[in-house]
Amino acid sequence: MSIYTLLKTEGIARRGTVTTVHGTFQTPCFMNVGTSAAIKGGVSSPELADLKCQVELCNTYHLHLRPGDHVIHQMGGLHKFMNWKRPILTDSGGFQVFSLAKLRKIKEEGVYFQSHLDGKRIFMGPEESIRIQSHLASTIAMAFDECVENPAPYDYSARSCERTTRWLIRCKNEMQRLASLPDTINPQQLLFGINQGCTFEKLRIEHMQQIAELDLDGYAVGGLAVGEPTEEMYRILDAVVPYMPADKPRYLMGVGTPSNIIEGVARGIDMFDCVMPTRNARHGTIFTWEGMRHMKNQTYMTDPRPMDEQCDCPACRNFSRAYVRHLFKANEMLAGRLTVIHNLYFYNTLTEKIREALDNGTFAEFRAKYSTLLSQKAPED
RNA sequence: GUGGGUAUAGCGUAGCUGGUUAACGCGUCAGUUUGUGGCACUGAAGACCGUCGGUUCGAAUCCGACUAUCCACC
Repeated sequence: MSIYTLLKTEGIARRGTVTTVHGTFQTPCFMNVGTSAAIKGGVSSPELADLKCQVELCNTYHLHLRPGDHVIHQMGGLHKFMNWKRPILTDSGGFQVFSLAKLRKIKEEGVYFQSHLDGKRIFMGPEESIRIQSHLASTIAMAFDECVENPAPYDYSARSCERTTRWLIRCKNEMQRLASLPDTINPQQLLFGINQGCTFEKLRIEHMQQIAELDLDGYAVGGLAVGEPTEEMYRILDAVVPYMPADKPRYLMGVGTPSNIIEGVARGIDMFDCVMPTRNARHGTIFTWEGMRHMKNQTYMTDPRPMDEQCDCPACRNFSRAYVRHLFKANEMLAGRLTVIHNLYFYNTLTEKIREALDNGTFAEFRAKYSTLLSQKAPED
């Protein structure tokens, strides 16, 4: 039985829901990234709920290294640990192994690498990743995949895809084995498979067809937004999404800008996640309904208006641009906290408005109005 | 009043045994950020080196006077 319910479509874009043991969330959905079981910038779980966050994302690799998945298992799982009752998706660690671990060796059994924290030698394969995620007891576990760098040769990409498929089967088997064990916190943990294939449409489609046969709970497109031009990412989505099971949620990993999200929805994607709203916020850039703003700019020194005049997030309701700019200049931690609060609220509101547009059959207008505007610099007046 | 020190970008400083485009931090401005090691990274603008004069082929650099400022002493 599928966890996905399709409510409405407009062209290829889909409006739906995903039902889990931790509640139902509405799609299209943006998942808020809390890598180490915390939103960077200092936003706690109860506050996150107030920012319209539906799903929080945590990371297998980081939590395995610190504090250790056994600690979180002992503490009753991630939901109890960070006091978040809604769905949690855990990334498998596949991406981190390839993006930040040193001296990695990829073998059939898995990946040998060194911890970025202390250089300790670590092995992670499909079974290890699933076991860790089972300890974390997230709502949705991601398969352990190889995220091939871009650009990559066709032959390597093809062999990597085949290995990722074999790893996926092992992930599924391990998940089934763990579900029957008595100390498994969430026996109904869901498993999403990840499509790879670099920028080769043929590989992407073949790989998608193979993993679709495994009848997983959902499917993700990985390995995009890793340096390729945006148009290339859209081209791959156009090619591969038609081969993603229509009765399962579709997740575009690590994407992206507000514009990327609107364009992803237009291409049939249901779920997104990205560090951009939080990372940019910490660096002083905010997203608004007029475009992006650099809050450190002197132009805001005596600007009494809220960061975004069309926003009713807790930061915009209470504080001026002048105050936020001052906090950045004074290196106060409240600066990053307020901009993170705003940006997450903005992203969650963006996907909410996308859902409303789909409900009303006005998504095409919404896309035309905002797709380019939101990723541009806001006009100053 | 006497003795001594210091005067270099908006601010704080380096350079001062004389030698082509005067360096650095903060600040300012612009850009970057896409399954988060990093409140980060990349770059740009901005000073005729207190004023006047002297020595020299050549002075931020040596000498003198003046002005400002700081310290100590009376």
